[in-house]
Amino acid sequence: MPRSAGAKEKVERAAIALFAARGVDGASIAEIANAAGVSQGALYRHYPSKEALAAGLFDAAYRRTTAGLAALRASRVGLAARIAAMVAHFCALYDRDPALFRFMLIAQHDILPAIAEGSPTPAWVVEATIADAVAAGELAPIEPAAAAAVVMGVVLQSATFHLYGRLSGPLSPRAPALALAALAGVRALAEAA
Amino acid sequence: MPRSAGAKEKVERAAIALFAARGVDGASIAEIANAAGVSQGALYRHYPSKEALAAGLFDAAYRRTTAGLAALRASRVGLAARIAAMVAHFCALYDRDPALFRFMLIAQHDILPAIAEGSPTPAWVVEATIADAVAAGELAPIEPAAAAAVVMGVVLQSATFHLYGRLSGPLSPRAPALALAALAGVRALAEAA
Amino acid sequence: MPRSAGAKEKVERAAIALFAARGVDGASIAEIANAAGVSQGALYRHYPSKEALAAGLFDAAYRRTTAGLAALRASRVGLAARIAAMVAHFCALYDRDPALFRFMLIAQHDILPAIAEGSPTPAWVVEATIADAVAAGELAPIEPAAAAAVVMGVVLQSATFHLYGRLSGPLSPRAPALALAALAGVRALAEAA
Amino acid sequence: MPRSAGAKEKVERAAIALFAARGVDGASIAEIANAAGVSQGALYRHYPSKEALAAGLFDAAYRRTTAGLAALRASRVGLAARIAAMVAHFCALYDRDPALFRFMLIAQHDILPAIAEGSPTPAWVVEATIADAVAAGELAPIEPAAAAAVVMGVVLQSATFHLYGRLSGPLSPRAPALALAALAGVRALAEAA
DNA sequence: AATGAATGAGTGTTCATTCAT
DNA sequence: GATGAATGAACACTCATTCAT
Repeated sequence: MPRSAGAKEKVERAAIALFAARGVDGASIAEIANAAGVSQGALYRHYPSKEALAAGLFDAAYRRTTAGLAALRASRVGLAARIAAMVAHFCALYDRDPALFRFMLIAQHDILPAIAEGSPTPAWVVEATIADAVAAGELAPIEPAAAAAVVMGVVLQSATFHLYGRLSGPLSPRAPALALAALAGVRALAEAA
Repeated sequence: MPRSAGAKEKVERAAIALFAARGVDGASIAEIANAAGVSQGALYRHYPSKEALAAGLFDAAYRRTTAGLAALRASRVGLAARIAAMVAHFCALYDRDPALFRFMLIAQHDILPAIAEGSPTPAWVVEATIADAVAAGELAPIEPAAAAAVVMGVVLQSATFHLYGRLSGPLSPRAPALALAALAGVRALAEAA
Repeated sequence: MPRSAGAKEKVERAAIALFAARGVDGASIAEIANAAGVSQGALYRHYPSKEALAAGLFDAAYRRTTAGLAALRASRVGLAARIAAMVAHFCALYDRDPALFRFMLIAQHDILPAIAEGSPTPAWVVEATIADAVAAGELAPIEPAAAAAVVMGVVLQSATFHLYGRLSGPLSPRAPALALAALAGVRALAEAA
Repeated sequence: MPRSAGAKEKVERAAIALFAARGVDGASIAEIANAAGVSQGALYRHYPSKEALAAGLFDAAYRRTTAGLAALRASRVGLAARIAAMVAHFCALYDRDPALFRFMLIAQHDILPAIAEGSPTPAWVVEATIADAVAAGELAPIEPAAAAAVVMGVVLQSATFHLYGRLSGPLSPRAPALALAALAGVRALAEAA
């Protein structure tokens, strides 16, 4: 790996930025190669197709997020602490790389169906965390997916509002309040059932 | 090759279905015309471009939703009743036409930036409803957009989970519980601030 | 012929103006119908096709010009008088309807090949006028077409320069001088042979 | 389906031939690519659009012609010698590549308006040559453009007649006589003023 | 290993023409 | 007789992908 050791990384950074800005279909290989400073042909040495590039980037970020959430589930005790940690995790991800976050929000509709159904996802970890709380008697019995939707909705919609300028400033300082909102929402949902 | 009349409506129905299924970029004019049982050229009598078709459909649905929410804001009294009505409204929209809902979730990222910034949106009505409650002393002072994100996140993420098979059955029966969750989330957020 | 008795004429005027401005290929039936204030379908009641419309307009103007020149050839005596009259005739045509003149200059390349080869043309009348002069001993023997090119070149290029703004003011006042130039050119050409 | 190289030159040759035969609007990209033995897409590596292709070809030939005439103006002394050289130059251009000449005659109406107004043109060089002669006292004072129209009309209309079969054989042998005709025309025009 | 010219299928769009009303 | 919606074949152009160098 002598010459452009960072070629692959530069391609990926450029691809995420362009996919986030224009969508996967809207960004062309020529633009990506140009932005990354490599030739179009060189791109195909690392990825067999544009679709594979997008899916690969998505999948990597998805797995990383899933793993991050799973680690929080393992290291924290109790529903409140876990939700607080997970919400803070999402906010930190957003603040660190809003383009990546936007790419994932945009691309999920295209790419999610192509990802293996059984593999764990961020949503799955949140569901499992809810199920843990029900099993531990912390939460009234509830359909885990319904409660997970509340948690993820609170944080993802806040991120979306931020992307569209309805909210400003970094998201992380809002994390504690969002976590309380998510927790309250989940409890209300469980009690209503 | 018979002459078909009333192309516009057939095109719109087909376009929404295909835009929802494949995205705006992913659906071709040929597919839309074919599904509508019309020639490709006929499409251009009613819309000057594919982009204008997508934007027109989006805008119409967006306005209709905005108007529906605004009517609920006007006819209901109190934050709880308004949120309950709005959440139920979203759920009913989803149940009535999931393809349209999916189209709007998908297309917002492409089309929203092209829509006039000042015009009211569903999110704006929800924000105004929050502001009403704060002004009436029903709710601790809070940034309206932050609270609106909680309300919309709860309902839109539930719809998204339904689209991806994590939730099943119609959404409307879930509306009362979702409304309570949203309300509890908003209150928790306001008190945390 | 009750209602829009002038429909055909309005179409023709609009067609000439648009053909002159954008070329035959560049002007669309929709534009012509619009400018004429009739429907597209109505256009086809008078002309079977756009090509036929253009060819018909060209042919009519071509015949009219040919007839005008032929009349001058018949009514004037002597090469000098005939050339003077013909040059003045061209200049008057240009001044009266520059759009028609431009249409003919532009469209000749498309349409001329489609016109019957044997039929008389403006150029043919000028050639015949040269041949008359040679036969009468007014002019040294010369290939009539070569001399006709000089006459027509002088006047048509002046019109072209006017169209492109290199010359200004009406062309008719320049006619006498142009006629002298054409005549001198023809004589020089004949003597050089 | 072999890979062909050096597409640019092959495309240009084919484009000139087809533009000359059918006009810029009448020649399709498919025809040009086919005649050049190249794919349609290959065309767009060298020219951003069909219009740019036509304009580029026209502009190159226009500049070349302008430069050729300017060189003759610089290297010859006296109006007679300069006009003789320029007329011969035009005739040689025609004989060498009648298709290019026809392309330029046809395309000028479409393309000339798009070319920078200030840049020198063949007509401008001829005008300057006339102005030189007036300044040197060789010619009675005259509007240079009017005299330039005579010179260019004589030669361009002869070429046009040749294209339509009214004249035959190479044009170059006719150059001396045409030059005398042009000169006589210019002098007559100047004296008439 | 990298380049970028070339490919060719596919895209959105136009437009002369037809025809039901 | 006039209208204008509908047709469908063409068009210019794009772009993911391949491959000779």
